[in-house]
Amino acid sequence: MNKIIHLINDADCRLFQQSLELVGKRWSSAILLAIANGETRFGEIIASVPGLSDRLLSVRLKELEHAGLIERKVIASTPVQVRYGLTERGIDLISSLQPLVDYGHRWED
Amino acid sequence: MNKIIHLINDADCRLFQQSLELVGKRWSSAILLAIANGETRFGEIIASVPGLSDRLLSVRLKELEHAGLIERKVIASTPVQVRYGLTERGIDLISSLQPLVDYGHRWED
DNA sequence: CTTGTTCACTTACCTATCGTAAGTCACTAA
DNA sequence: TTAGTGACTTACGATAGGTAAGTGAACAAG
Repeated sequence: MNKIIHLINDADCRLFQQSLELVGKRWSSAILLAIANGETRFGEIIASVPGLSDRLLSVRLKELEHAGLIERKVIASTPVQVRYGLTERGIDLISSLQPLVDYGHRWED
Repeated sequence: MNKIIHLINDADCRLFQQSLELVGKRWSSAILLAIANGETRFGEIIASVPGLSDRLLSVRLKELEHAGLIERKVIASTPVQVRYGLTERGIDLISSLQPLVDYGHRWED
């Protein structure tokens, strides 16, 4: 049998699970994707991710910021604006998700 | 700005979210990974995924089977054995997760 | 024939997370 | 003074997850 993914040790497994449980939490990657596509404001992100509530967006943005995937910038306008942007790490993560988009296309209903 | 992932329309977005919400559910991909690595029995999978409980494994195996990612085979031995294997679709999905493993390596603490 | 063991699950129960709806706060425009 | 905007926060019922114990079939040991 030839292995599909090579993870010989426990450390690799934990690493994999960590990556996945961050991005795998509901809405996390959809939010990253929205930001990557240029929807950088709170209201814009909500509008572009169908089904996402403001409460969960608020929670996820904090998690993603804490994980070092996004950056929060406050713009002193009236009303005050907040813009979110991907960090280098966030860009790398979402790039790593591209094959999953392709998978979705290959197997759509 | 050059886009990282190209999803122009809503259909693509929904497709992406579908793929991710399946694999993103807690333990789902760890289970797929364990099966891919040759841990094909109920007890083996539990042993190889630290933190996973038998209740959740049972629930997830049903979901994954229903989604067409794994197959269940009962072997009439004593005590009875059940072996799980990846379908073609399951293999494709887990292959699509490889870049995420690499990402984990690039950014480990 | 009774007790123990293995395997693959279920059931019961409690806690954590989620979703919906409403409220907050600072500021401005009418 | 009332209304509106943007970015949240709070309250609360519903759903998902974690822990522990139980089930049932088949055999083996004593």
